Amino acid sequence: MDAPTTLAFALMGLLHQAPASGYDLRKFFISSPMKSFSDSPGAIYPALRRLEKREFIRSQVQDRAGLRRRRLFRLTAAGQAELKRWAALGVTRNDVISHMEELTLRFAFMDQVLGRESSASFLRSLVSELTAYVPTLRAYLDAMGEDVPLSGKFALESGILQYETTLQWARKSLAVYERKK
Amino acid sequence: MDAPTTLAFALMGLLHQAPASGYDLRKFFISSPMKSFSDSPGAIYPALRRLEKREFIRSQVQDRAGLRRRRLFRLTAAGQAELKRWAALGVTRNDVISHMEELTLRFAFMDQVLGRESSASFLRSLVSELTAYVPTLRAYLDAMGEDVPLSGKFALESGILQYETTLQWARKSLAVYERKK
DNA sequence: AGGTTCATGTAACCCGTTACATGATTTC
DNA sequence: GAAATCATGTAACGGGTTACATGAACCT
Repeated sequence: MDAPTTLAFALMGLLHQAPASGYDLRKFFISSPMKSFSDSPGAIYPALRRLEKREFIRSQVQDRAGLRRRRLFRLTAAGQAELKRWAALGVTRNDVISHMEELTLRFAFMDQVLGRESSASFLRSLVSELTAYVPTLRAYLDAMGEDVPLSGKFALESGILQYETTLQWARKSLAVYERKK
Repeated sequence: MDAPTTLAFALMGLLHQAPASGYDLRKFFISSPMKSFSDSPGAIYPALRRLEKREFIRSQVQDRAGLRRRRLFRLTAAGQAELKRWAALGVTRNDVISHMEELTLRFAFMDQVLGRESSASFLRSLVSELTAYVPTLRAYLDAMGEDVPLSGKFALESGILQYETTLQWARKSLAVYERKK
């Protein structure tokens, strides 16, 4: 049985905060900066059903007087455990290269799911991974020959700048966590 | 007939620069910062065959004396046209929200595929789209209540900072293009 | 009566991931 | 002769995208 998808974890993370219907969840995605995780019913409803089949969430139909009936989902204990397992995963090089969005999502829920100490240590891992990775990108950029077109170099530079921004952000945020302790 | 995938355009963009085998392309992905577009043969070889079926690329088997035989791919005229069509697409809000990586890829090839003036006008579009979008994110962050956990706010802030970095990068790069004119 | 929002789905299609498979050639 | 690299594939699986479909309730 392989792990749920990023979208599924996004759903579980939201259900961890409060029970909700598929429609609620979709509305939240659309109206929030989490739109990038899909706003389409063809993704959300099947994902919810899969999660229910695996008993990470449970649902009950609500017949509210005068209102439309809707199916309300809530996270189960098993779902919470799965969410914790996911949130506690380490920060790998591969995550940084190919799954930065998922890392950010994990972090977004971390305070609630695992507590602030975990968030701080997540940031420490991220800082150390980025500190190691960014120079290799810089080296690659510096090694690019004259034949590489300007837009190619600029494109790489934009990626590097984004990583450097993330690194600075992580250090600053970490400092906030450490001050609060 | 729908458009090729991002990976397919990455392959076409590389083939635009020089003919190459599947193995070459894969090696390049692995050894360059473009690793995020997939490094797996199970994605690359089928993608190449699909492109060939649509006649965007053409291949011939090379029997090199003493060396292993390999299949060399090159871009066709139709492929170049398709690459140009893709590169010339506008910058939409949705691109900025959900397909930033593809935008960067388009830009990376743009100097060669469409010329520097196109790169400059791409950057202008990007600047205008980001200038409009970033404040809505800021507003969302500012409107977040006390109940939202710290890591949630920080996560959003990291996204905003990345967009702001990209905006500054775009402005600076645009200035370089305009100085060169 | 008609349009909009609420609310939940289904089905076809495509493609990326993962894992496996094969054989030739170079290297030690 | 064994291991690593070159080089190209195939097959199962899962899930996201797009588009379509349905019906209730609310608003005007």
